[in-house]
Amino acid sequence: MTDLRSADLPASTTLSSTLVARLRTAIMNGELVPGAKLVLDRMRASYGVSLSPLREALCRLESEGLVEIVDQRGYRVAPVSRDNLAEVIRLRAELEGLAAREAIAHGDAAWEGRVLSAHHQLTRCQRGSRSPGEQEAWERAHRAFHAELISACRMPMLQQFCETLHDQGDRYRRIFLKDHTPDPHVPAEHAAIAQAMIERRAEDAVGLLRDHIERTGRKIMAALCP
Amino acid sequence: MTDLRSADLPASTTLSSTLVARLRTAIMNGELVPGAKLVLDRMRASYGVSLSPLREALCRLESEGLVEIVDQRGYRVAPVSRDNLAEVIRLRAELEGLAAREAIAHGDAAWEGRVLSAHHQLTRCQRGSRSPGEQEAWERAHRAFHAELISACRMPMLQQFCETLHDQGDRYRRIFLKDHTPDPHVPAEHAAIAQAMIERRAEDAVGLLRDHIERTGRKIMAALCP
DNA sequence: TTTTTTAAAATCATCGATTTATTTATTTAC
DNA sequence: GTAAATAAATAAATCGATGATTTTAAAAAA
Repeated sequence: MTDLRSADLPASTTLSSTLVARLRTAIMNGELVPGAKLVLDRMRASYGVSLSPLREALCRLESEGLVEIVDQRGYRVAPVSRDNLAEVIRLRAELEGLAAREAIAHGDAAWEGRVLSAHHQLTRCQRGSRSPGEQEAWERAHRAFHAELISACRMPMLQQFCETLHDQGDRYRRIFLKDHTPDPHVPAEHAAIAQAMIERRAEDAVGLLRDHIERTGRKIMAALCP
Repeated sequence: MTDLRSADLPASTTLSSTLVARLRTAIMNGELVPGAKLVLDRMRASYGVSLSPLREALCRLESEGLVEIVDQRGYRVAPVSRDNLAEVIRLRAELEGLAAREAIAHGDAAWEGRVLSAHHQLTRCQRGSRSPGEQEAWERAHRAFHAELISACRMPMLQQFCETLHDQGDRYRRIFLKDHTPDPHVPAEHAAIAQAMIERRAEDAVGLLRDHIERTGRKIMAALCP
């Protein structure tokens, strides 16, 4: 899956890939609201592209669970629901836990360094959304941090699953916690997780990670439900 | 994700979806060999379709992990490797185990009935590939059986993950165990798993399922490696 | 011989137009 | 008044052609 977020080479960028990035951002931020119908002709006009790259982009976003496609009946932004959020949280806790355990088992000193670095960069970002730019920088650093934690697990498919689940959860957070003040516990949780990972305290790390995922998940759930 | 394998309504079938089914079968059977380049123009000719549905089909197959896409550089059948097989087996064991546990917790009598029925139908299929048709019938029943075991887990994304992983593993089996005699232990394992699931013996069921997945996985690994 | 440059061929990406299917609106029968 | 049938409008699916990029093959330079 091509991913413009990972800061790899700008590379030869295809129109579809650019679109994937733009649409993903729009969906994750709730600008394209959950459940909204995505009429191809209208999008073609508003994004100034033809149908082919648009279809391709939407197809890729379907595999990330951000878009739903029904044959001959079109596209819509993936809807949100209590059940879906619950599953995302549950699966994230399980799969990131598994991945973290493997990363601790296989990670080397370079990995420790990357975790440390990613955590440091995260602490340098301001969470309280001053400017949208700063908020976006925090989101990027946050994503990178969580990805780095499991980057040494040697299970690329599992990493992919985790990334997908993380994105899904993030969408809920961005939509339903949009104007909440930043959770004050989060920075300490991140620090504790990073610390435990680097010190190879597997049980601690997995426990802390699970708690972090489940606690933040419950906050979103509380905002979503009633 | 549209799926022609589930025997739902023939429905209004789009060309892309038909192609997905055809290509998936071809890839899973090894007719399209792992790593092979999929040149659009050539495929367009041999399948008698235009580029649009072809691209779309390949895009969908990428999300199933059966095709690899690189921007501006084309499509290829997903390669196989020892590491990938190991990850597929490991993840299948973990995720199907989790799903089975949930299914046992949530399943009702109707689910028990479906499991029983799926298992019965599986026993009615001949494994020793007499005709390709009979072999294909067994494959279908086998897939349906494993899907039914976890159908009550109330976690659609997890079910999707499991289906993808099952397909991936099946491809290895079909390719590398093509001319092996059917594994004689498998029918008893299936029976034991179904029995334990229905009787709600969670630990037994998950253990048996894991063993089944890992044991058959090792057989494939042995054929793949040296 | 090996490497670099250049040119040609192959192949992918994108477009605009056409065909097909679905949805909505309208009519007709009961 | 409701329900089935039909017609019009909307939107998706597909096609064939055109424009970019990459790969290859060949030629030139080191």
